Amino acid sequence: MALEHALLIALREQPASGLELAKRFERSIGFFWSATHQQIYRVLGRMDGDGWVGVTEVAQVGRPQKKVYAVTALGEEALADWLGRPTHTDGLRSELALKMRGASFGDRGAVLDVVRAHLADHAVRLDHYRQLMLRDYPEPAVLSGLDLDHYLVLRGGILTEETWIAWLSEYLEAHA
Amino acid sequence: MALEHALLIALREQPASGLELAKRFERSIGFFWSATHQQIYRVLGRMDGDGWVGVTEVAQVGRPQKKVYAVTALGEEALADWLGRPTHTDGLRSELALKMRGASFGDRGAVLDVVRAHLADHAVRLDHYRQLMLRDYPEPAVLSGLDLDHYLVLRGGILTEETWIAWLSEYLEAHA
DNA sequence: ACAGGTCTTGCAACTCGTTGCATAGGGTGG
DNA sequence: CCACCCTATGCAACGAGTTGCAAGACCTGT
Repeated sequence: MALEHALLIALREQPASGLELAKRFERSIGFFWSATHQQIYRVLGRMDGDGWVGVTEVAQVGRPQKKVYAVTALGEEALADWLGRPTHTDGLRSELALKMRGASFGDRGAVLDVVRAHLADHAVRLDHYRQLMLRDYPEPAVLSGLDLDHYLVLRGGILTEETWIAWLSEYLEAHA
Repeated sequence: MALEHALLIALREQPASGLELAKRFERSIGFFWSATHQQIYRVLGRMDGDGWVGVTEVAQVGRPQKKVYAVTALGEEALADWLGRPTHTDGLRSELALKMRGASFGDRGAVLDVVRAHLADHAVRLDHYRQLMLRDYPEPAVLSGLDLDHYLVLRGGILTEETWIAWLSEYLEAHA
């Protein structure tokens, strides 16, 4: 029940069409909340019906018309309300952890290969996040408001990736 | 599509009934793969239909009869096959990260309270995991096979909770 | 003019998981 | 004996999210 609020946040940062939102979700926001364009369209439709967002049809040169969504006063209220409500702490829900736990019941070498692939993937992500950090927030001490929050969430991404790398490395070493 | 394999792993460790599995999922396995008893019953039924598990009705004293499930040769094969298949790296999907990012659009104090609640929650979990560690794996160096894997996954839980605590503390300090 | 590409929006069908309720056996207390 | 609670299994309805496909607008190349 949070995609609607993810969209509200994205639209308050910058009004956008469904496809533009989908692209943005592949980048920054999608690092911790992914969504396909179909899901986004469906939820935008519902939010429009609920009066949380308003639509403006915008003509483009050399492209089909698009529908740009913007948050209404009602949507702002819904978002502010949601932000202050307590949330359940979410577990890990990791398929890889499952495989690591059950490795004894299959070919251990194959599982180690899967772990190595994830390790490489997390290294790539970490590198990506660090580049974003250097590019967008070279001086974190001066940040405030929206920028500070974006920086801190990116920090979380970096910490998370570092933890994955430490964990998977430990697993591989223990089974070396 | 992984609950079936989580159940296969749990049942290979120890055959059990649906409700017993649900209880086990609330404990160790459920730390990184949760499931309600209804979902477990449904999937067990499907796995039975697919011939991955076999059922034995077991009478109990002072309690209703239960159905104990055990993995068949076909199920063992399906599990071994799944273990070696590559997996997509899963993102965070964190509602809290969303709230941290969007805190500017609501009452920041309220969001900080939500963050503090999560911080306390993660501290409790970390403490719990550390106690399990002390109780079950006082000497990690001697472990191997299934025990080693269980230890390493628990290590992952500890590393994850420590990361959450570090991240949320950093967030709170930055907004102090 | 027409074929192919891509941008934009959207529908339909499916899987996964949750919530609420139902049923049935068995125990305990009034 | 009846009300109530616990164990154990299960159904039905719903919500969230994915996958596959389609349709219309607009461009480019032949």
